[in-house]
Amino acid sequence: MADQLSKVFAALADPTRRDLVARLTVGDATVGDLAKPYDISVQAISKHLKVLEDAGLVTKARQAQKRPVHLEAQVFDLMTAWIERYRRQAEERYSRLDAVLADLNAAQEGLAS
Amino acid sequence: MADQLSKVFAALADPTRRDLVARLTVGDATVGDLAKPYDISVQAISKHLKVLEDAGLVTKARQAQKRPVHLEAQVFDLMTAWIERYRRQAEERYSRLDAVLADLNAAQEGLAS
DNA sequence: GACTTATTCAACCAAACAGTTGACAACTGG
DNA sequence: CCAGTTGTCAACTGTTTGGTTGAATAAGTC
Repeated sequence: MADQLSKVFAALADPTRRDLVARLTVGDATVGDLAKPYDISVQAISKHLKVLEDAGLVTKARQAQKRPVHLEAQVFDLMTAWIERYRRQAEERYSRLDAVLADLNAAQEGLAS
Repeated sequence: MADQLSKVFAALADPTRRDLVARLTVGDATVGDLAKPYDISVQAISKHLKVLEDAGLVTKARQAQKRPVHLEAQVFDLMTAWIERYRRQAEERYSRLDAVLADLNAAQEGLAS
């Protein structure tokens, strides 16, 4: 079984699932309501929601026959943390590189003058 | 062909590819160097790098027979933008909900006292 | 109890994916 | 020019994925 971070990225790799997440930021919705705009079957949407659920992006409550779907936005933090960690590291490296280049330039300036 | 955002998420859904990205934040590296730590074939790593390249996360230069791989960290911004957009929207909704609940509580307090 | 609504389970299919091995291309250095 | 190094292309394989249809479950309504 894959780790959660992999599942979250994989879940959001599908445009339909990203769209579902986008719509859930507006408010909770039932499986049926969520399925309406698409011309694929309700079962397909149900599967998509299961993927989002397994990734921890979404939870379902029960309310009569309906299962209102709710967005769990905290999981976004997992991704943001991963992205920011490596972005920062990469940027740091570029700053160091900039510093080195600046030094080189300064040294050459010194030679030239 | 899928849109870039889908490709970026899909690319990072694989732990090996996330690991490659992590190592590239430290500095550029050749395909061979990148392949060494894993016990899968060089060809498999080459394929992974192609996926990262198609997603725009990585570029390859040519330098003799070697192809130093370089991380393009700006692409992270695409993801961050998507995530932040919907996170913000979700959080906004929760604040509104909090306000409503606070009002309800206040009203009940009023009744109780 | 029978019917309707809402959702999921199960079996199936085609396409994509992650890996393999083997051959080939491109470039270097003796 | 030949031998070695570095990387990719091609064909094949097993598994995962996104969709389908049809049947099953669960709850509410008449």
